[in-house]
Amino acid sequence: MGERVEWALHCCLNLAFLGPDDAVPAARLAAFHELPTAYLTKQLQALVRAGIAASVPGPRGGFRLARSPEQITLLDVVVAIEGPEYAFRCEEIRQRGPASGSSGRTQVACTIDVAMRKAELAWRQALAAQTLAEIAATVEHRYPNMPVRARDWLVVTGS
Amino acid sequence: MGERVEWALHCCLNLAFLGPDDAVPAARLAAFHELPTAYLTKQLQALVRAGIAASVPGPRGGFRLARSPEQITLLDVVVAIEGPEYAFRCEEIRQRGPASGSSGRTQVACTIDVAMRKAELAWRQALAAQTLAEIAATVEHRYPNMPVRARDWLVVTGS
DNA sequence: ATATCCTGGATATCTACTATCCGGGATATG
DNA sequence: CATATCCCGGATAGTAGATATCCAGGATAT
Ligand code: SF4
Ligand code: SF4
Repeated sequence: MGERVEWALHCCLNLAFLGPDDAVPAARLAAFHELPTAYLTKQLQALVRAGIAASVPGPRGGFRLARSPEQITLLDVVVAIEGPEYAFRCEEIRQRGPASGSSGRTQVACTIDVAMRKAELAWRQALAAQTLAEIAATVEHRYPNMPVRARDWLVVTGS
Repeated sequence: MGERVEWALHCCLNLAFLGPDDAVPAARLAAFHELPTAYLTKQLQALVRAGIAASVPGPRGGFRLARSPEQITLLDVVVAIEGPEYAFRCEEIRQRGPASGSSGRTQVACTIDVAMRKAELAWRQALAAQTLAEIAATVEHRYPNMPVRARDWLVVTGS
């Protein structure tokens, strides 16, 4: 799948613990989990392009969630990072070789492709059914002091 | 996902059209869709190791299905080629960084990981619900002459 | 004016997938 | 037995995508 997704999910979750207007610099967000800052920034920018996060430049700037955690699903984050393409992509190998000219109409969607897409739709629906708010609530239930700890460490308390 | 899965599925489907005892050499199976013979052989060997296909050496040998198409699911083929690992693999990045020492017990399964696995289970179940026999029946319904054409081209009629 | 921070592109590295080749073993046929 | 056919497994390149880094430019709060 790609490690970037895990990074993005953790960042979104951490941002969800914060106030809606608290922006966190990418460097601090990366240091929280010892991730490479420059590369994590790319993923954060992808979240911004997808409308999940928002960036604010300048001092006391950084990243924050663009909408409430209740309106952010796991599918949103995964698609923002990995792209909207299906994992199983049909290369239409049936079009090649002796089988090609045999039966005329090869325009119809392939049976194997339909079957694989059906499974991927089930995956997507399961991802879309879970919101960031639900994840945050579960974590807070199991580790009650986790949100406040995250906030204390992430938010710039200077000035 | 990997193009190998598409190749393996097509090979299994073609073998399903044949008689249970008709073995097809890897070279012919590959030529049917203009695939690289040497590399396709690797995937066929993986199917054999998974117990999906069986190989018979010597003249008039080749590959055949190890059990009836009704007992072969799409998940069987996908797992045989891609392995049983989950697409989303947690690297436990929460263990690193300042958050590590904060809350003591990090032995419990992570909330994000559980959520992602729930979605992957839905994917696996959707794959396991579709058998090779159902796929073959659908294809035969839409292209009634496809099975006989495949058989005519694939089966070695020599001697 | 200055320090902070995001933005976008260029670049390098690394991994996994794709692809090929060859020697060895197994089997049917005559 | 001799031979042709075919599978098996390992070794080896080539390639595309993921991972990671760096820098010049632009925006904003103080
Ligand atoms: S049968 Fe399906 S997987 Fe095969 S070439 Fe056609 S669309 Fe692709
Ligand atoms: S919270 Fe989940 S995804 Fe993140 S490190 Fe823990 S198990 Fe992995």
